[in-house]
Amino acid sequence: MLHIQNTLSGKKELFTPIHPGKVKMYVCGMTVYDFCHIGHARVLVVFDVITRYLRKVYGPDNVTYVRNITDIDDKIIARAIENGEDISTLTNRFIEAMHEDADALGVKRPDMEPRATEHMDEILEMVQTLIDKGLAYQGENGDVYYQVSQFKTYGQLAKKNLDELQSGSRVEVEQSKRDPMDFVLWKMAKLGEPSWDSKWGKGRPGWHIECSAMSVSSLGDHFDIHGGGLDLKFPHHENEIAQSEGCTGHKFVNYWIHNGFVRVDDEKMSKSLGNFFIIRDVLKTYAAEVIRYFILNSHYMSPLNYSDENLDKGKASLTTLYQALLEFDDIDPANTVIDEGSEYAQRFFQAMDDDFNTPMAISVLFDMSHEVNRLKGSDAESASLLAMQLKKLAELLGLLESNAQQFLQGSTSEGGLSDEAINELIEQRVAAKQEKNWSECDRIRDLLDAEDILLEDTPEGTRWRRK
RNA sequence: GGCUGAAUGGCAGAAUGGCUAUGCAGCGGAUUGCAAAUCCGUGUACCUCGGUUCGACUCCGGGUUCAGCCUCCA
Repeated sequence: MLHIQNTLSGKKELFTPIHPGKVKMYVCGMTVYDFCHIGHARVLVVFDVITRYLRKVYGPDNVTYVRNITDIDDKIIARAIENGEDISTLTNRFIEAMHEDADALGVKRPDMEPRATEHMDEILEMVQTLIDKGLAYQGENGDVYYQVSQFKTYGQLAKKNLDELQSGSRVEVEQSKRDPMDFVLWKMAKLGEPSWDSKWGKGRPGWHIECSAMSVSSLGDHFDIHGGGLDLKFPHHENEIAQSEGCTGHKFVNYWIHNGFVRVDDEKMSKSLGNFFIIRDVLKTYAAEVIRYFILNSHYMSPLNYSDENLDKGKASLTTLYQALLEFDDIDPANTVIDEGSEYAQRFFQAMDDDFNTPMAISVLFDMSHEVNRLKGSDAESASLLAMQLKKLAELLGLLESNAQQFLQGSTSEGGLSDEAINELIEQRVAAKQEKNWSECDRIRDLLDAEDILLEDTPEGTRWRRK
């Protein structure tokens, strides 16, 4: 029985879909004006795993996963001007980059990927409804604002009341607002800015309304799960609730899931602090799967400290797992089904059922790998079967999907030895070995070691891998 | 200032009112021409002070420290 830590209630709750057997989930995606960093990678990977598991539990076709793209906002406009480039050229470029990064990380595409600019009608309709209901007003500057004080449960998600929020407010108060906490629904366009026609004047949507419009239009006005990074909890998600529930008059989302931050030196990784690492840069040094392992080796809510040391450890851990799979590369796990009754599968599911406890699920994978290694010597058939089970369970986390040999051998780095050169040296060493010329053997090993190539002599011959 | 959430062994990171997390690194052994890999074994924890309890790292309260939110951010 799946339990989810619900940010709305602050409690771990039994997950029950609104429509039995069907799950609808919306996750706030990227604002596309720059490359994705490791913080974005965490959202992508975490919700990819959540989706994989939901599909496992409810069936692949019974889960609808929507992840939006914000392709119009102040930062995008500013960046386009800065680059002297068209807005859509800019956003399309970074949408493509985001897809490349996500693909590299083994993140499956969501079922729907709505864009803000393609949902203007729904956005305008929502703004109008909010005005009609007395929840929104047009200020003197023309902008349309949501009147927060009119929504009595405002602050329910962030667990704050309006008084607390106002007393701590550091925001420069816009004169046209009736209350400092009111937020923009529709923003008047300045000269030269992209705009859409509306009865309030040419303008563009505020940041929060688009997500209300996109989620409601793709999943309906009441759905199961809404997710995103912790930094979106307030004000973004709080405002989404105010907008959506303000429009419909009923509950918007049952379960809110927020993933924790990635930190650098115990500080939040963020664009504003400038301490962020771009996914594609990290991929130059570490395999994508190492990043994925690093992310999943801690619970999605915990803070995650980014460092080379931690990525190195992830690489070492994955190496251990792949060593166990090394002899089974030629077996296709696609023909295998998870043995649901096995103790390992039970423990794995139990971990995942408990609010997607991926670190614990991973610990089961290690137990399995040890068992595989033990069986290798005594019962090759059982070893092979268990290895396939290991791959099948790991697949739910998007791990161990690579070819073991390829993972361990990695790829030739610039100026490094080619696979052919390595194999040639190994052959020379094998010849020396037959003559029991140990000093020559060691010379070749040391030579390769200097190139970060590690040799392993096994009864079946010499294997190698890159450090 | 208000609010939220953390504090676990050398490092990373889980669970749990009494019993081994797991991984990386370390140490001992098996194995090996030497290694590596693997297997077996092993040490080091639960921020602090009180309370509840037969028993608390685990529950409750105070304190300390850290992070985050209250402003754009996944």
